[in-house]
Amino acid sequence: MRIINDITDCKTCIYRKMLFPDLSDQEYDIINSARKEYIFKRGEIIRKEGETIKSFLYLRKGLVKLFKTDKSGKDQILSINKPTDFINLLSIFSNSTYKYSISALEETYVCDVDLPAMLDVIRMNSDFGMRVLNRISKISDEIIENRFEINQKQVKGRVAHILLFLSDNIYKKSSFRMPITRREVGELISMTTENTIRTFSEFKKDGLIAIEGKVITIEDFERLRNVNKTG
Amino acid sequence: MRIINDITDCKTCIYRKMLFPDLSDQEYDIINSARKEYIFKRGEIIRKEGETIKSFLYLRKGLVKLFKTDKSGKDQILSINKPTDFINLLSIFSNSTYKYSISALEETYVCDVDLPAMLDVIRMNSDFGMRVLNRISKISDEIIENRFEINQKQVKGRVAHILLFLSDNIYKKSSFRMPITRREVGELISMTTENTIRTFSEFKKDGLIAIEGKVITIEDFERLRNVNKTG
DNA sequence: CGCGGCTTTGATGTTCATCAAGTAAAGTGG
DNA sequence: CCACTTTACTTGATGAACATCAAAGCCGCG
Repeated sequence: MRIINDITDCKTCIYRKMLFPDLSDQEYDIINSARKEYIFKRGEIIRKEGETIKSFLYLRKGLVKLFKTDKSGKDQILSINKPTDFINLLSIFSNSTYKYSISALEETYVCDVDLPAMLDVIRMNSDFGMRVLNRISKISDEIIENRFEINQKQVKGRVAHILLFLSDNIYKKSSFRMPITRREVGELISMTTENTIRTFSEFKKDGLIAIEGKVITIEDFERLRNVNKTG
Repeated sequence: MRIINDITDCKTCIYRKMLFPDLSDQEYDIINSARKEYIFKRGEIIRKEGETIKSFLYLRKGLVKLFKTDKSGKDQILSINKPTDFINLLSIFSNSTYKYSISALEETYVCDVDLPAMLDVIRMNSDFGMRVLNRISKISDEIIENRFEINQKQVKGRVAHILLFLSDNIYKKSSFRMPITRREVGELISMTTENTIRTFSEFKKDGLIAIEGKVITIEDFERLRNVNKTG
């Protein structure tokens, strides 16, 4: 992890309109002066379960996973998040410490705004507050919705689900480099590494996907979507 | 369901201090005049998945379940909520329609405040907004945390988990009338009705609990907590 | 180049869902 | 209030889905 200085001012940041379209100059200044930028390498831990929450994190570029570790040391992945997500919104308003860890799945750029400054702006600008409220709701909803769906499926449906998630939501391509290991896929959809691999192999054998090293190509979307629905 | 008129004014409501300790008279008036009270009988649906969200619901008395129904018609229970919970906070800021249904597990009193009035007050009073933000986070966190825990356990641990949840969090007694059927217990912890019952019977046989009709008495907390941990 | 983590496949066993079938309890309508 | 219907509860038998264990090849990296 290292500090960078990519953006000189929030006012001119390309991500501005995503969440900050309606802030006054004064409000921008508050955020901008309480802001640091970090870059994390693939595999680095951005925040660890139990740490004190001191700032508001905005994912500018890259990909991260949110995960929890149980007593026996096994991880469970809650979600995979992409740019413009507020990656720590979940814990931020209800807890003083992180309830899960965040790590980078690829080179990741993060904007880090001191929490008190952020809270000041939320208090000053209620529309902005409402927008944050909206975002936080969406993120939780997605996690809950996702777990609901995963829960009803069996292994094939689960693997199809995650492949389609990566293809449709993250990469918007039929061919992509897997950002997570097979073990992590298992941790995301609550199954063992072995069964995850077996299912990948089966999909390959059946012509649903092609596998070349880390690169997955979805070859038959229709059948894969069908497995997602019925499996 | 019927309309009642238990509370004449929010200002004098006993629940006031729970979430509304810091509203001005004007703000109280806005909420109070946009407010209705309802009473729901055991089994009645309070809100149905897909309905438009028009109001803010406050659970004054009773017990409810939040649940989703899948394509095949099977329900999955997300959570059981008790008084002072804002039972529709989850969807309210991120969606225009309910993403889950809410039904009464016992006679339930609900305060229903028109959404626009609520949003006005949130905009007027940022401390109040922060309090709502905090609550919404907590509710989501609890659901996510809960699913995380349930996910790692097998049947015995899951049943122990829900029994301890009811005893510790809802009734605060070792003996209580089950507010949900065995099938619903299964829907809450992702297992079949048959296995839920089998596990109850086993706990009874092993002296962990006593069962008299709907009434469950936890007889050996220590061992039950141990099953919750290790199972 | 060797070590550790990732990937892969096979064999085995356990857990749990499903099916079946019957009893008990709780609503419902005449 | 009683016959009837429906829903809840219960137990057993069976098999499928999946976890676990084992063993070996692969890959990236210091």
